Amino acid sequence: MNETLAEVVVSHPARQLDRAFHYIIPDGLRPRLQTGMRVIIPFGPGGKRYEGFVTGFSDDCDVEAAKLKSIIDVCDEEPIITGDMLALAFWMHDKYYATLAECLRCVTPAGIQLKTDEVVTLIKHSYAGLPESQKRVCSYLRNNGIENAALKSELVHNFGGGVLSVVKLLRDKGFTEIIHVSKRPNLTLKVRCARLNTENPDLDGALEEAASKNDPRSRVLTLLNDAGESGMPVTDALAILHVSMSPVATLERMGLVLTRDEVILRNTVRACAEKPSRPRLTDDQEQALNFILNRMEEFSQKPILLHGVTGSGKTEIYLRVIEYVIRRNKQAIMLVPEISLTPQTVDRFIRCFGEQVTVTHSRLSLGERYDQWIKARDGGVSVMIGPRSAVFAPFSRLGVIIIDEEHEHTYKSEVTPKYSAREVAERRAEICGASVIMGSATPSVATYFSARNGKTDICVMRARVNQKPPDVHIIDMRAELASGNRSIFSSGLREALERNITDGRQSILFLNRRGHSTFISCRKCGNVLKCDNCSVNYTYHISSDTLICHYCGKKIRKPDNCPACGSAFIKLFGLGTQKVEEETRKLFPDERIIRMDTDTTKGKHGHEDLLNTFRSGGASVLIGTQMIAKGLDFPNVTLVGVMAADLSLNNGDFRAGETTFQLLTQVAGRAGRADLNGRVFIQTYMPDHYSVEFAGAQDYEAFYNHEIALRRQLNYPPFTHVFSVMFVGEREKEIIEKLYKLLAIMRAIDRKSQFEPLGPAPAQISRIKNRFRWKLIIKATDENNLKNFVLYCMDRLREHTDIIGITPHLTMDPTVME
DNA sequence: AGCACGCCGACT
DNA sequence: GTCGGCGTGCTC
Repeated sequence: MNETLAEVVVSHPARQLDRAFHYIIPDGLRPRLQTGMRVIIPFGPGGKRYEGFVTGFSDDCDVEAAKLKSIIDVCDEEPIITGDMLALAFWMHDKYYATLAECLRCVTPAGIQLKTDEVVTLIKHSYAGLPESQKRVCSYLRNNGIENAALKSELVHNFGGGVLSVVKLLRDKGFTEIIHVSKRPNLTLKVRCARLNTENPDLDGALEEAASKNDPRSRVLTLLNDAGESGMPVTDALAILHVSMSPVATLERMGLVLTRDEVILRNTVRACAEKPSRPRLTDDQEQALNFILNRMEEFSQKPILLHGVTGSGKTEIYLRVIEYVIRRNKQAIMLVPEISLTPQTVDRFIRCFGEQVTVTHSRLSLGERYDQWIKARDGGVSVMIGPRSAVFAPFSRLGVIIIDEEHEHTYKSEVTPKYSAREVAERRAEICGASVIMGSATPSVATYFSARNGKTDICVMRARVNQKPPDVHIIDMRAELASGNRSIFSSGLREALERNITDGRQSILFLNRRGHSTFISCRKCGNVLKCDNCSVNYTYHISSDTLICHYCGKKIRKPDNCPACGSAFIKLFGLGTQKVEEETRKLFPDERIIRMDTDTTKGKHGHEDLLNTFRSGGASVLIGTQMIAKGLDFPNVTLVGVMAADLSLNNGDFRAGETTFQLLTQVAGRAGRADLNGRVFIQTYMPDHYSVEFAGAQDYEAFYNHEIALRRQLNYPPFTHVFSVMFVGEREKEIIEKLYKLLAIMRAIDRKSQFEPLGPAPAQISRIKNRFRWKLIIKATDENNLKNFVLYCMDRLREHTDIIGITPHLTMDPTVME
């Protein structure tokens, strides 16, 4: 092929630049340049340098030849994005309305982005006649060392943003010269390594002599002999032998040892020699595994849902599937909701696969994450464990993507591109012929619906390995009030807690506050006011003393009496972990109590420290939010108390029933995982709510049947699609105004009322860091029509008016409340 | 998003 | 005539 032009996507966030630009390939770079490599290109009138991604090649283009610029340099020795991942990025671009540059960034390791700057050099030395502002910059450059130069970023730092126009002026008038520079961040770690100099004829003799001696120099020689040809880092050798640098230096002087700096791929997994004992599979597990492996043999393109109750041994299935994949010389991605909350699961993988597995997560440094990325790309490992971003691990022989706790909201990205790791996994598997396995005890309604419709294969594990189901008590807090108990503890929970403490067992008190919003409820009858249009409860806004529906924006005055029973006990529902801690301490002043929430888990190992203390018996009660509901295993915990199921039942979202059921089922699973019987107390003002009832009975099917009927009746997903258009910005009035404009455009275009725009309404979290968040919700049956409709309306809006200072967030079917 | 161009008014 | 202000339109 004789392609002369490269198609380059400029790494620039502007929507107007969201396409490939053509660049001339200089002869010198031609042999090296491939699709998927990064390049440095000049872009824009000033010739400013940018990083770009080569997405293809072509012979010609529509632009006149004189306008074409040349690529300055290539950044990578081999493509950083393979063909598969490029296809994935383009798919994301289409699916999630993010720019190509953002999507390409997503499939590359974090932190590799080029840093660009400009060197401003003073070339005229008589500048006395210039205006004051220009004179000041010139003097600064003059006094800035012998180069008479400074980086533009340095000038901005010292003079403020206003200096940019001054710099431009000085350049136009020929006082300064500007050179564009770019720098690659250094993510690789180089370490001094030592090895034996095998070419030295004296070496054999020295080794022989060293073998019988125990002085530092001999021990270094013996150790390096064991390390073999590749040698080992000097610091490691010193640490192992407890010797100083001097014997190594002496040996080097003698020519017996060579040292040099070598690139090290950092380890994020601490080695663990002991292999776990592998349990024999139960019948359920055997069947599930056979089902999955059969599907994989058939190269079935359908994802597989592994629906196994808590404690049914899903992790063991994952291990076996990965073993199978590795035997086939393929690779596996293991997605977990959050590494720090699932240390035990991760440990099991590490023990099982040793050096073939690595872990990545956001708490690692950029360099550490980069090294894990390289290991995956170059085949240094076969298994990558990580949170949602690990779905982009650059394996070239991917065999399976496993998604543990499939229903977890953490699989949805909260920043652009707002992708769902589940959807990306399915698409990626489709592109490269891998399988997707999703596991959960409480599958998301969407996934289970897809399984019921045959779009997803399903296998079920009903039996618990070596464990009894917990004994669940649902406590009616209305009755507690009626009998005069105004404490946050029902008498049942208080007594159980007392007994558990006397028996020397541990207890967990759980407060499900996720997405918690303030709501008004009646303590006498449990009634919570709901919006007639949307069937979600109103959120209370204290500043205006009103109730607002966060879907359609409807606003009503707060009633003084409960509309259902007339009681005056209708008031703000509020309960925090601190309050629970206080009350618990009052009841049990002598007990050690640990509270775990975002306030108490700051710091790098915040979670782990607290959890380890609790696990080792350092406290008898653990109080926490959903953080503690995840895959943790505390053998001595026999009591779980859910302080107020209402908190998540009334979070103002149509998925409240789903999240509550999942949460309650998960927490209930925390009790009595070992040989001890577990007891669970769920306190609520809505004991008859189906989510509470079915969670109490640990009956997923019954819950699902109820929930899906409701969704059908109320026209919510999965029967329709809900599109959220959220505008975020500092000027609230303007945001609302523009949303009204968008709404008007939608109504004008949608004459047949196919779509149902609702709002504007404040977002669930209506203000973050002084930026206001309002949204429109649009419902429709056809996903593609809906997407095209919204994107078309957004374009019309941008034509009519500018939305500078407002960041739009477009999301199809958000699973997380926004 | 930058950045240039272009047109305008204010000031030497 | 020169400088700065900000509306408009392009970036291979």
